[in-house]
Amino acid sequence: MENVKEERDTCRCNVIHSDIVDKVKAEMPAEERLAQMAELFKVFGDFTRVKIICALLDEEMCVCDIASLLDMSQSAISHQLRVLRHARLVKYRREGRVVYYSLDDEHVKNIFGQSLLHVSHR
Amino acid sequence: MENVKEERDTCRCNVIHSDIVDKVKAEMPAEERLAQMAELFKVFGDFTRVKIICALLDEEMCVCDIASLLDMSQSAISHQLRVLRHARLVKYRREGRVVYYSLDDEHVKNIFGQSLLHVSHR
DNA sequence: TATACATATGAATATATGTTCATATGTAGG
DNA sequence: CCTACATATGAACATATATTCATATGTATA
Repeated sequence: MENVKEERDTCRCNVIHSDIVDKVKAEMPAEERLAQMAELFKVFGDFTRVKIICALLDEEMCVCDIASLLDMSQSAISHQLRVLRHARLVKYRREGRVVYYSLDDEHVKNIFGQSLLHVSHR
Repeated sequence: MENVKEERDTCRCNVIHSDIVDKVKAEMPAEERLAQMAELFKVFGDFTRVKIICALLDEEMCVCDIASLLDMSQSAISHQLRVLRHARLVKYRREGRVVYYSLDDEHVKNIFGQSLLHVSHR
């Protein structure tokens, strides 16, 4: 039968389909990859950062441009750009006093495209 | 010139490329869409939920299966499944006492595929 | 070198969120 | 009906995180 009693600390259910569990466990990506994916989505999962990324999909922009576009403080934008920088999603170049940011990733466009489709699709 | 002084509450910078800002503003998706995207990514942006979704990419599973797979409490899994339910990312069917969950979305596979590529790619 | 300006950053605060614990709900079987 | 079991849920707690405020850093220019 497929109902096998397993002794685990956390789950004392009797109805465990251990064959399914084992199969899925074998096919799942490595824990580290999954953790990295969660981190990536966490970076995407903020309204301000979504707007910044969408803006940078089209154009390179300086910090002030972005602050103006989103009607937010320079400080708030700068903090968020640091998050995006640390996630290596944006790159920047300095031109005098002005720092220009742009996207540094090939996959972001696809991911955001799919996501836009998703939220538009209902 | 492109340096135009704009009076805004939040940004008092002098170097605003207002042509760029206007262009990007015109091309950006609607605020509501961007907010929905952020919400979607927020749901994806948790290690536990990433693991649940990845598991359900392959197989339909009951709550207990998932708890066993992730070695977490039934309660924790149930709470997270509720989040996924409210985001309409999973559907469920009841069979006696057991509730089986599966993915309820076409785009998730693509988004997760791209993201896995992304994190594997460096 | 003194000032102005664009950006970065540390600390503080407020808010959001994930897990645990206890318990409720719903269903099958004796 | 009473028990067992799978799942759901509310409250509490701990932790993470986004913005603000004040200030530091770095660069150009008078």
